[in-house]
Amino acid sequence: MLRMGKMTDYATVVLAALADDPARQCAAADLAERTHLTQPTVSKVLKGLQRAGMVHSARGTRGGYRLARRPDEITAAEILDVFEGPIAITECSAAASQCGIEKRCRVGTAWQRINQAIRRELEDVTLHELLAPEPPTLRGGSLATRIRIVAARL
Amino acid sequence: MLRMGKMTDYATVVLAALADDPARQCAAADLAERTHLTQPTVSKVLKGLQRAGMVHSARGTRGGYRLARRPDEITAAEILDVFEGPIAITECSAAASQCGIEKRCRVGTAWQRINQAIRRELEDVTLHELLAPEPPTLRGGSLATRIRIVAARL
DNA sequence: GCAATCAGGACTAAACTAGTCCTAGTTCGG
DNA sequence: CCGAACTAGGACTAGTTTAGTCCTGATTGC
Repeated sequence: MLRMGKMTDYATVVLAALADDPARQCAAADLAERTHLTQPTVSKVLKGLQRAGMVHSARGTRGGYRLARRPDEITAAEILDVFEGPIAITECSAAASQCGIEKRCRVGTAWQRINQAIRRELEDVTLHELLAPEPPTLRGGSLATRIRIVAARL
Repeated sequence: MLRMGKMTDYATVVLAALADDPARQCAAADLAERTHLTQPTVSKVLKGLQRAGMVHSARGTRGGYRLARRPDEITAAEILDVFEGPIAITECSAAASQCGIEKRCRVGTAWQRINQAIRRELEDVTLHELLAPEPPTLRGGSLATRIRIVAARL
């Protein structure tokens, strides 16, 4: 119902592969093999992540990529930002809109609120949690408390 | 960061116009004028909404559209479903994916969880609330309690 | 110097979206 | 029963976006 580009999807997969051993320097070709994605695609994703400062890169024979931060310091929101941009859920929710009718803008602010709520939630989910093998993190109360949409602001 | 098509945006605007007087039968041309959208576009939106059962239509001279339910019985999630379809945040989160690598699927389920959380939230916001003139509903505790992401399930 | 590797960007093909328009069917009023 | 006012459905087009590939240049290690 809400869409996310494939690039973002790939990004999480690649980051996941990097997170397996955060210290190790991984070449794009290596990551491509491990993720079952094509090499050019992986490279493209990594370039984007590098520009966004989410991975560090090294050139040369023994070069490659590694995470710039620990997996629990990278949020889902950040990953989305890299390839989706700061695009809001509706156009109108970005800047002050020029639309004439005031009803429209009433609706606009409502979407903005929803948008912010979603964003806050995404900011509270880390790469580390995304990788949780299965429901251990789910059953526990930790995530439950973390995923508390800041309802007060809403 | 997450995108929603314009059609969905239009849909909320049109529904908002209809919600102004739920009993009244409104012609597409009338709604077009009130929403400042073009008539063909409004028609297209209304046809979609009609097929989805969100509005009732009547043909003929005094025909037009009206809401099928009360504004507080229509959720944001429903509105999204009409034009965005049941498309999930990632492709993989729809059905059992055929992707080989298991890491990928671990990530996939994580997105699914986020997706469901978002969906639950949207299901708890009604058209009536979307139309709230301004923050009266926001300050009060009502929405705050309503917008409680079902953290337990997460 | 050579091989491995990243950086950046150009380019293409495909998919999707928005928007328009046309034709057919339905209802009301005279 | 005829004509006007509507909706229903779908075909069609133009524009935008996305995914994916490829090429050329820069950097590093051996």
